[in-house]
Amino acid sequence: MYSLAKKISEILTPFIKETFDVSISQFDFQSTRKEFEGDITLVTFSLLKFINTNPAKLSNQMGEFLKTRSALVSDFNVVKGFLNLSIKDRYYVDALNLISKAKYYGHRKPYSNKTILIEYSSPNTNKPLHLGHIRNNLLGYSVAKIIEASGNKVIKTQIINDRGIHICKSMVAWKKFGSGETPKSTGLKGDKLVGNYYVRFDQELKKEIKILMNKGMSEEKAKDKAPLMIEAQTMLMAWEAGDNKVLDLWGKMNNWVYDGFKTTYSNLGVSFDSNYYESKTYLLGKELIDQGLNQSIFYKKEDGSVWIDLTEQGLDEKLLIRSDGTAVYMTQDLGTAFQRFKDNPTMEGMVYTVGNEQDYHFKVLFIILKKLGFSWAGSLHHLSYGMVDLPQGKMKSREGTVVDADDLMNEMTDTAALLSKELGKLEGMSKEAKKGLSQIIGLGALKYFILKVDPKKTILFDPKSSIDFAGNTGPFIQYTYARIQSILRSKAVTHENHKIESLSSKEKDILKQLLIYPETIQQAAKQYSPALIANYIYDLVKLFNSFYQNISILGGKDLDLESFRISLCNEVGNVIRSGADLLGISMPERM
RNA sequence: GGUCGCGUAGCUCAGCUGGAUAGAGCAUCUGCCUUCUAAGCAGACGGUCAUAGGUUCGAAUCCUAUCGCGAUCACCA
Repeated sequence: MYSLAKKISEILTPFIKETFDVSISQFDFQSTRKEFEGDITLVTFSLLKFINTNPAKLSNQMGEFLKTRSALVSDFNVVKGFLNLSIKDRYYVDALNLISKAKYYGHRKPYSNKTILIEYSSPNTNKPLHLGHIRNNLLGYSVAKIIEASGNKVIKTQIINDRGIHICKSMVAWKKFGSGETPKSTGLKGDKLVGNYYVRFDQELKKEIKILMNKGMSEEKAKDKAPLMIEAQTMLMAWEAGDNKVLDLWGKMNNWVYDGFKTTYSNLGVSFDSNYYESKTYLLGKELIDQGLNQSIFYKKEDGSVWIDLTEQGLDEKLLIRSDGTAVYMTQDLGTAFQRFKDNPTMEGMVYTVGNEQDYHFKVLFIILKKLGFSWAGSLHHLSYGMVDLPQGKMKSREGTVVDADDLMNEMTDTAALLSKELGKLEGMSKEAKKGLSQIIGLGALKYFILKVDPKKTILFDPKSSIDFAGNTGPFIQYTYARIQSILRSKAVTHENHKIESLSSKEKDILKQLLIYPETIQQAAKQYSPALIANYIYDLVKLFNSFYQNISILGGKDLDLESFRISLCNEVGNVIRSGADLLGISMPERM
């Protein structure tokens, strides 16, 4: 549609110049509403600022010109300031011919060395991934794909939170209560095993606190004095001092967790090109802080702590180094950003996929990097997303309402299997094929459900009603795709130029939709929004279904028409698959 | 309290940089499987776009205020 608007603009510009002696190159176009005749509408109200006439008259003049002088426009009608143009069917047929020849229609080839790093997931290593991570992972992965498809190189990465008091808690609990359990000995996934000890630590700690409080200690003091807490803190200090025994245990337990994560990521279908570990970067930021101190960007308080004053920007003062000289979250993020640009010299921008509870943090981080004078500090983006709430409210680990990522994926797969069986879709399939299909459908449902929502909005997720398989859902799209493949299996696709001259309105609607696809990808990349792609595919699928069911697609007596329709079918399939690929959703050949 | 985000049909969500009578799905109801997949299609019902002002030829969309919900304002990450 965009290129069509551009073409018409090009034709109109000289006409306006000649007729009214005014230079205008920007015209307002929109697609014509169904209740009016026409394909594309030029809104002429905005031209009135430049041309002093009545809008209907102006529209008629332009319409007449376009009809007589352009090969594109077959007819026009005017409603007030709306000039509705009917485009010749030939234009759409030619468009399909071009689309059929494009290898990756809609995807822009890498046109520069522009590399963008995108960070997502970034888990802690003391507990398994949950529903919140799923949204993060799906978003990050999809946005990476979309940015890539819009012509850039992308590096997918994560920062793994592998150090700190939380890990030590799991380690202490494992040592004290575990009797040497391993993932192998228990049959548990590594991240689950370590997560269990983290929970165990908390339970045992509560008991100790209760005992201390019964002895008359205040709650606050009891928390500090509880032997388990002291033990965890001692372990953290030993870790920082490089104690070999502690480091060994830390390495061992972290590796269990990484194995567990690997499985989860692989089931979810996401991947990373590189990893950063907090344990390796948390000290890096200090150099930058020293630099900033020299440049008087930061200042030191009497107790030795380092701060930045952002009151000019309407923000607060922010701590960068604790009085004991240790690094905080911000310090580490400064260092990591610096490190990443050092590691990837061609990198021009970075996208952080992190929940919207950290909006403030990233605002501050970006301002500091700018103040430090890095050239790349202007191309940083916080891909902020809303929470995933349950019907009871927020997920809370203390109340055990956290939805585990692995469990959820299994549930989705099971539901898909059950439903497919009920519908008789699995008959005659091998066991492996059944399992594979259920996974594709279950995961497709989950991914689409999450990605179709605007990233910045809170999602309401009801595990009980699970996820629908009808309507605006992943499986509906997969189903349509599978049907298209079924048609194509029985008919060969021809790539010859189609010569037909007239189209049904539904065929034309589908073609219009296909023409918007490249534009949609650009938009989605600009807005970091897979939701745009998701809703686009849904619209296309709906159009196709309606066409499919109400018009006999194939078996027409006109051979050229038949081959045109097969070709249309094929391209719809290609675009659906391509769009789904940008969302990380697999498409089944049959279902 | 300050800052940021959200508020569209009973429910879940679309609605791009302002454009014509506000769009889907679910739920409820009515039709459609001897034609390549009915996880589908066609239709009915359902809205003071939170509220009040403003900007303009024209506002769900932009501005201001108010209300409601959420996040955030740590020597936590």
